[in-house]
Amino acid sequence: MRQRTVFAPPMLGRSMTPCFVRVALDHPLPALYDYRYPPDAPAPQPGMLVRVPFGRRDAVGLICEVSAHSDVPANKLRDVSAVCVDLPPLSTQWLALVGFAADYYQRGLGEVALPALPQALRDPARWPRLLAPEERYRLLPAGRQALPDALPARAQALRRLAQALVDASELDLAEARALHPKAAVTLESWREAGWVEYECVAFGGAGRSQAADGDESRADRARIPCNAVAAAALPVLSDEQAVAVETILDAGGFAPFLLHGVTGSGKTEVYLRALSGLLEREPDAQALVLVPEINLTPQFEAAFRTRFAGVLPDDAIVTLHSGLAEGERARNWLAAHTGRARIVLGTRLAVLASLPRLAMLVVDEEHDPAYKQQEGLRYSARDLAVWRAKQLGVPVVLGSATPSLESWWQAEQGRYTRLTLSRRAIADAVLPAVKLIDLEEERRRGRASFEGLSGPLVAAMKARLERGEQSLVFLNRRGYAPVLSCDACGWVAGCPRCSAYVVLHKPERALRCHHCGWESRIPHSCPDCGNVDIAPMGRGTQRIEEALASAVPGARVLRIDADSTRRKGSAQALFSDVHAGDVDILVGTQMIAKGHDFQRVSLVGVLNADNALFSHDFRASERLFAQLMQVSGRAGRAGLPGEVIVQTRYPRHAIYHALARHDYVGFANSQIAERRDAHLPPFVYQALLRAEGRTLEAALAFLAEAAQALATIPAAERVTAYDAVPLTIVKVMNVHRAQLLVESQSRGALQAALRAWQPALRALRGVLRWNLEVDPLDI
DNA sequence: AGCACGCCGACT
DNA sequence: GTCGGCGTGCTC
Repeated sequence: MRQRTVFAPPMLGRSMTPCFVRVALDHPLPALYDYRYPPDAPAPQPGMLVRVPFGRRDAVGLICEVSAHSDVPANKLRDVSAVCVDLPPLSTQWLALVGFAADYYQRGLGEVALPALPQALRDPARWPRLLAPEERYRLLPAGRQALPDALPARAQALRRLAQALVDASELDLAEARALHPKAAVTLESWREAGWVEYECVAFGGAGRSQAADGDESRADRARIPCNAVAAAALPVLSDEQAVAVETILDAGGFAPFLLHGVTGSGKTEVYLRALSGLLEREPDAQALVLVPEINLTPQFEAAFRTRFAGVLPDDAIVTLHSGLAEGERARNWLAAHTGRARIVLGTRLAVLASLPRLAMLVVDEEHDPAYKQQEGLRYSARDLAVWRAKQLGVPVVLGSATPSLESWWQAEQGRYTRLTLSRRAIADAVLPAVKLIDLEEERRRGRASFEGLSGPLVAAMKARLERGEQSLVFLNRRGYAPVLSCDACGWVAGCPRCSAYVVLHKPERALRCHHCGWESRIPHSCPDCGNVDIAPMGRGTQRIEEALASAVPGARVLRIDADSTRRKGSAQALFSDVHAGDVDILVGTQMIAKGHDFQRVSLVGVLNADNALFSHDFRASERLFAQLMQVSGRAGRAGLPGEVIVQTRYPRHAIYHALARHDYVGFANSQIAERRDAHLPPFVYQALLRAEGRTLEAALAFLAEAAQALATIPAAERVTAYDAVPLTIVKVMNVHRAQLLVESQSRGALQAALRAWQPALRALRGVLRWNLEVDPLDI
């Protein structure tokens, strides 16, 4: 029965207990706002959405508290104008999660909570249609699932799937039963969940178009094969994988795990087994699986759907990421919120999803900087995932071949349990041999090189081409050349709006600023002196793509970077060309380094990685090492012997030595020692105040005032503020940027100081935009 | 953040 | 005489 969503203003002349709600609004001020709650509306509850008048407009708010009193003067109070009753209220646990995030990252509660909801919930006009009638019914009896209406289509699909599984293995039914002793248990949970009938329809077999409800013996007989075949087809776990799965499943309460596994060691299989073990034990449980970027969701989704095909209904696995159309995102969010979605797979924004029965979290590639949101609320999805696990008292698995030093240090201290996968999962697959090419020596000895591709690398690619194997060339710089300059007068093409050079893009015949998107035609001569000998300097992926065509004749070269995948879905299409074997050499940026399991890649070439060695950013070497390990891991995954060739001017640098020995542990421990000596994270906690002004002076002056204000705050005693400095790219879009670093040995002291600082910052005069980032990654 | 109000320059 | 520039102030 559809309930009324919008109700009339409160009836006058009736005396009832007054009722007030404190509401969070998407608004930068940290305060909650009080409203009168109409007495004839459904009972108010924290976690309900309401429509309220706010200033001259209407806004959607989230009820955070319900009270019989309000301190706001009666003449200021206004009435709640509508309540969303179709949506089950957000749980107090979810409210606590966004409350924590708002507190920790120094934002208003509403600024965190409301943007975390899908657009459909933030539009009162759409409230009455949020959930289909059967969905509402599904919610009523303590989470027990009602049967979906659309049985026939689903039944057909399941039937085809089951038949395919049985055909493929030619398993006898009795044999199947013997193979899978757990079938009876699984059947029990299926029956409880109310799925017995359509499983019967699905597995009724030839000659029986439909099994009757409650025909248990037939359901029994019919169901076992699918499960058994699925079980028989599972990969065999290595000892290390088995220990990891068992340890995760044996954990009680809050249990953070650092799953440290070399590339190709089968971390995904550990996730899958842990999740299936969890779902077997707790049929109602939900799990959240985070991946660092959208590109990785399709392959994960496919793996999860295949694995859980006979165990979970199709719609029990959903994805949540910014690439989804708004409607689908709302549907998937609601599936998570109602409990129908059992496995939610998503990027960082999914960490704020409402998951009422969340029982396990997985963060794949936990070291990836993409987990840190870089605008608005600058949260770390990995850190919030750990917080959620702690709040709920459930396990969280952080997986990586190169854990962040923060997580590694937690494991070293025994706060996280370390699980190690030291060997590749496929028989015979060993870690690739790493060869360092000394570019200086190549040059000194006058050895041939081709447009930045050294002789040995070209030779190795030619050998792969002859053997029908694939090569991958990694260069973390897109475009054709990073600089266009004039030999005669020294002119360099720069962005008129940013303090940065513009990048030459040859296919687009344009100069493009990678910071603001400004574009112009490529000049034919130097705008300063008229010289026509202006030349591109340095190399990007486009130039390497061009060079490869002539350096390795006959090779089919494909480039994958942000430019070649700009159109929606094109990344997926390009990657499938690689998997299909239609490509001999793949060249690209870090996009090609992540996650993809290229079966026929046996060579990885790394160009021009040296820049990061001399960065002023103390995290640069950690990031470089992770990237190199990750891209190296693309080689030789399926049993082909893999080789990695790194071109460098500094072959004796410790980072390359560690890479050549695949020695993450040695690298991490030396970095940890350096960080400890230098008082850097994870041994100190940091926050950055950034200011943007029309001039650099204005930005710096604001930060100086801010620092002064901080110095007068008693709570800031144990906090150090450094001098304000301009950002490396000081001007972007004609805005000048500077930042002020504050840090403390104590997370609590830093938090207290930041909280006390906020009002002073808000009170500072000036037409300046500023923001505060807690636990910044880029300094 | 919106969205007002408010007090100073070039125009139908 | 107005249209509109964006400074500053408030939103239960």
